[in-house]
Amino acid sequence: MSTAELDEMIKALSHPVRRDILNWLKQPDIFFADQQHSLNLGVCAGMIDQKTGLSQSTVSAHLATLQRAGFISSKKVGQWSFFTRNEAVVQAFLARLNEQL
Amino acid sequence: MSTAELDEMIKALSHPVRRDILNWLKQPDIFFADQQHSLNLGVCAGMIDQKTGLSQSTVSAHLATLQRAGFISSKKVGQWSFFTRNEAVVQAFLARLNEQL
DNA sequence: GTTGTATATCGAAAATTTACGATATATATT
DNA sequence: AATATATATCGTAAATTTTCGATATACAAC
Repeated sequence: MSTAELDEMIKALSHPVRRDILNWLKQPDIFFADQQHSLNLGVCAGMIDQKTGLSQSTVSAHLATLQRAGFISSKKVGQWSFFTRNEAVVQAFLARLNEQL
Repeated sequence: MSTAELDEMIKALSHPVRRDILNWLKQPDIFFADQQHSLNLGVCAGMIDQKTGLSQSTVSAHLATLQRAGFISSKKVGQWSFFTRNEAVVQAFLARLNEQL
C-alpha cells in the first residue's frame, strides 16, 4: 500500500456517511434485513440510498469513492449493483495506520 | 471519545502535511536535530514551518487543527511555542478505529 | 521605548468536496 | 418496440478546506 493509496483511503474515511456505509456493510443481515435479493451477493445500491437519506447520485458517488479506495467491491447482476465490504483491505489499512501513524 | 470527536480526528489526519507533522513529532531527535532549544520542551513552531515549506500562517493553522483534534499539545515558553505529540491520544484513536471501523 | 523575533489571527483567493437534479446507460417487463 | 427500474455520469451550485500575505500580539534585546 503506497503513500498515495493510504492518502486516498484516509480521505475516503473522512466523510461520516462513507464510514456509516462501511459499517452497515459489515453486518448486512442486521442493517439490510429488508432487502429483497439475497444478501449473499451483497447489498444493492438502492438500499444504501434509502438508509442515508441522500440523493441517489450522491450516494453513487460515495460508493465510487469507497470503491476507488479499495474498501468495497461491486458486482453487477442484472440491473442491480451489489456492494460488499473488503474486510482484508480494511484490516490492511488499520495495520498500516498502526505502524505509520 | 464521542463520534464527533472521532470525526474531528479523522478529518485532522486527512491532510498529508498534518500526518507528516505528527510523524516528525514522533521522533523529534531525528527530524529536528538542528533545533537550538532543548527538545525536552517539544518542537518549536518555526522548525515545523521550515520542514513543510509552507507559509508560517498555514502551518500555524495545521498545528491548530491537530491540537483541536487532541493529537498534539503546545506549551508557550517565552516567544516560542513548543509542540509535542500526545501518544496516548494517538493510541486511543487507533484503538477506537480498530473497533469502530 | 524602539527594534527584532516568534507565533497567532484575519481576510480573501483558490482548490477541493459535497450535494443535487437531469440525463445517460443498461437491463427487465409488457 | 415501448415502458419501467436501477445505477452511473454530467453539469453545476453550495459548502468546506487550504493557502497566502498582512496584521496583531507577545516577548526579548538593545
